[in-house]
Amino acid sequence: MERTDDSAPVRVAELATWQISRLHRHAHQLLADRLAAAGFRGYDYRLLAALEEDGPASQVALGQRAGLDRSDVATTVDRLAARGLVRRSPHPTDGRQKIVELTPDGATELESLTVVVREVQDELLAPLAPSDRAEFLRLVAALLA
Amino acid sequence: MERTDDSAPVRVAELATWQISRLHRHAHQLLADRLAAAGFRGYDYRLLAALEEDGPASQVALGQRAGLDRSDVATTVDRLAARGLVRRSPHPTDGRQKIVELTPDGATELESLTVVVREVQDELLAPLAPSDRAEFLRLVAALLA
DNA sequence: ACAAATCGTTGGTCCCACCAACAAGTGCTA
DNA sequence: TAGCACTTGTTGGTGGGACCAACGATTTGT
Repeated sequence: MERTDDSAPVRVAELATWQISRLHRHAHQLLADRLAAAGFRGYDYRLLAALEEDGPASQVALGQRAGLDRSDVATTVDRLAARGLVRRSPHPTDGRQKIVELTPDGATELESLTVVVREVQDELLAPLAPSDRAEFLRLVAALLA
Repeated sequence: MERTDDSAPVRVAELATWQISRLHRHAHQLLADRLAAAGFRGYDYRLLAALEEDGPASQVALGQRAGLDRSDVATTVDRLAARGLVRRSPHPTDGRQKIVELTPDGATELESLTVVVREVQDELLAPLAPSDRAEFLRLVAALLA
């Protein structure tokens, strides 16, 4: 299962940006592979999770919560609706908005995806002792502050 | 300078994969913006650095060192050659290979880019105390092991 | 009543990371 | 030595994630 080389010039290999990039590719591949096996991509999970968390919402609001551009919300909702995991209905008073909500099937699918996603976290963090995991997440959070 | 929302459902926000993804976007943006200001993208720096480090090489070998697909090497060398930062010459005995080498201009540009890239590292890691920086890089390396 | 803002949609862009196919050239081997 | 297998560079394509611009329809503010 040899993936990409991950080799780099010393000048590059030393860089924090490079190491972070490698880590991201690693993590992303773990996650994306598992999601893809279920026929999903990253946007799908984020959108489903946002829906479950805050309930029905307009697409703009949904994008806000899920961190997606509204154009990406549109196409993502399209795909999820085609699979019956989400339903789009007109807003009762505002003709511009369309309210998106999770269907029972969608909720079920989200739960099973969540299991998969949790497994990926464990797999990813497996090399670290529990205390190191917490430390790692603390440092990442600090870098993002 | 408010960039993307970076908001996410709790289910997603908790995930190590998500935090890593955010960190990557943050780091990538810092770096890509500075490189773009000089008219470069990530591939360019990696390729120039690989060239400087190991000297002239065929494009396949170059791709190996820089971690680029050979098709991406081809187009990247095209761009760099058009700017006179790199030179492509035929291999003396093997008619298939083209040997790529850094021009003096390319070496100069690489040095100035390296300064920029170093600054980005400092900016990125600024929120961390020196000991935390080392710890962070150690943990990242452990995750990639 | 009209201008301004909002919503969803379509159709782009960009970068990074890949893959497939092809012509030209080389090397092996039968 | 003739042929086949392989390598090299190139072209062109795919895909995901993250964006942006513009448009019609609708609503809101004045």
